[in-house]
Amino acid sequence: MKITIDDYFDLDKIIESGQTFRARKLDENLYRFISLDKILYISKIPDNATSDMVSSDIKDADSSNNSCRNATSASYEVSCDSNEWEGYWHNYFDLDRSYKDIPIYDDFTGKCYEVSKGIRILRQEPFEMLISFIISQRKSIPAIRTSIEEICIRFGTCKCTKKDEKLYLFPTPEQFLIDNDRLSECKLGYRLPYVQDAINKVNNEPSFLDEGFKMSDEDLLNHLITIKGVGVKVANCVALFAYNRVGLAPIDTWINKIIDTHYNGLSPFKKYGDVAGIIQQYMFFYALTHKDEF
DNA sequence: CTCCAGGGTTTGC
DNA sequence: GCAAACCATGGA
Repeated sequence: MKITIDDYFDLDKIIESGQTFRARKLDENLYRFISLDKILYISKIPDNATSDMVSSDIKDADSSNNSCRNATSASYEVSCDSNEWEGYWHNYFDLDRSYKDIPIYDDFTGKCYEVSKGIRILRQEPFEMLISFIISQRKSIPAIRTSIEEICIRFGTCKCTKKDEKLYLFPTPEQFLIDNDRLSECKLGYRLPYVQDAINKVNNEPSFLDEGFKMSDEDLLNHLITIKGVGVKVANCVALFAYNRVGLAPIDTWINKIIDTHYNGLSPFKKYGDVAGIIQQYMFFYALTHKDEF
């Protein structure tokens, strides 16, 4: 099925932005996302094959110097049907929010925006985000991916598709209880008891994560921090990437470096108001792709 | 071999 | 209360 997205949307940046660890670029212009029991294959349809209006758009682009109206509109081929796209993935990619209109408050933010625009704040599954960001502490992004993959292989449901021989879903809380000892094979290091505590908490209190959707930002953070191994930073990541609390900005090592080098050691995120989390993600991606500057 | 990683908890003053 | 030490191990 073909869909059209009329906002900044960049699959490469989304996958490399450090908020999702299981999405993959399978081939040039073929991307795979997994969430709950859903698997999405998506690829961009080249601009010169989109519609009848293309020729006039090209004329506009040629004559008007980089300010063509449809610059952000693009079409994509997706593997799901219309119901699943509208009912699930549209919201997953946060497509009701206009990222074209994010206010830019200072020069460095503008610089990050230019590099990072196209990133979306995905609405991912809370349990997967909780476990993933507990694992993330003091680990590199490739190492996080490895641990999560080890977990999925051991505990998750196997889905066989045509494109992939075997693909494992992220396990449900109950699935972790089957053959629970194998959690120690997942390269978690000292985080093993933390992950175990989170699994136990969600199993003993099945509504624990759902309750978060009804809470204020502050209550949600305090709720998540009751889990051992979840501190302020991990709680902020879960709140941002699972509960879409875009006013919250997780402060990690890279953001701290930015605060030191560009903001005199004073966090600028309060002035970014209800889009602080999006700005934060733009800054994080900027830092990842410009490590030599820090 | 060495160094560091999208931090958090525990310990020592 | 607050800074410092400690944590386990994959990647590069």
